Amino acid sequence: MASRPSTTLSGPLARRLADSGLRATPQREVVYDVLLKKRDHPTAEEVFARVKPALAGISLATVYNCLETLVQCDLVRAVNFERGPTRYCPNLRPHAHFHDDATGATHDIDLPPAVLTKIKSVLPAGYEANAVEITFRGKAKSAR
Amino acid sequence: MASRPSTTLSGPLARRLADSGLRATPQREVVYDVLLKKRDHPTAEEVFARVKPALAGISLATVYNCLETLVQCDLVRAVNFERGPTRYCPNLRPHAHFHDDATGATHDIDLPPAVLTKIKSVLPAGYEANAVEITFRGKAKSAR
DNA sequence: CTTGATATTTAGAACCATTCCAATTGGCTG
DNA sequence: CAGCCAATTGGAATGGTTCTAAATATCAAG
Repeated sequence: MASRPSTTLSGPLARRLADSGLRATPQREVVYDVLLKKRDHPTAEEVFARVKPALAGISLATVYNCLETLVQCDLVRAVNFERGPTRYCPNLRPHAHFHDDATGATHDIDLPPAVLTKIKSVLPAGYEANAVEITFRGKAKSAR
Repeated sequence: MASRPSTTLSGPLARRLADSGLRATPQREVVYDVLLKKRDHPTAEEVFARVKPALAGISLATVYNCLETLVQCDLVRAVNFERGPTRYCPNLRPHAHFHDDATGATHDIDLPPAVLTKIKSVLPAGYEANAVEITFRGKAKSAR
């Protein structure tokens, strides 16, 4: 009995948006695609630049809007490091971030459940955490 | 052979500053005192407000300068939460922060060495961390 | 396919925390 | 007490982000 989804609602993005009563727009699709394509934790400005070729007329405000929407839908995570510009990350598994002082790059570090458990064990009774954020700062020797 | 420390150089603050070739000034002393006195992770503006009674003419720029100086000397730590204003914390032991969504308050959570070790164990070879930051977000039931 | 109701996008102004600037003030050394 | 450099100051400038009001796009119903 659900009314037939209109033509534009299709991909996983559209579904998620619809679940929140939001619409799938070209801007949202392209912003999300850009994040999936190059997972280097871009800033809003960087996303803006990457989106432009596909959607010449898009505005920076819209990029901010789309990013916030994606974060709300739990499709993307916002990452902050010391008052620098917010960066965006489509990796939804539990992970920490490693900020390379030398290059400014941000790397994902997977967090095994056991470690996550141990970390949460430091909370005294009465503290109920909805989320943990773990950030390393240091130098990463080149991958080789 | 060290030249006699001049009269104003005395407390632990003055010593630390001198170690870095910096001077002990009334502004720095008062800013540091304020941080020690009420350890509720105040912002620069809040420190500014608390310092004024003792040093009526102090400027906000100076508060920022003093705070940065104290951070450089490792007497104080700067704490960031999701692009909010930087907060300052004189607790130098390894600890995480718990950000209470309901009240906006920030609480220190001690980190036992064992947990710290476990956390660092997630880093793949080649990643050398100089610092880790751990932040919880959630609700803290009132202390009692 | 049109219409109306509602979301979304847009450009630009506004905002806020912070940093920068150039000038003044202060403290220590000689 | 002279000179030098550090520190402070007020105000302007910056950078990232959010707000605003108007234009536009989307969807559901008819």
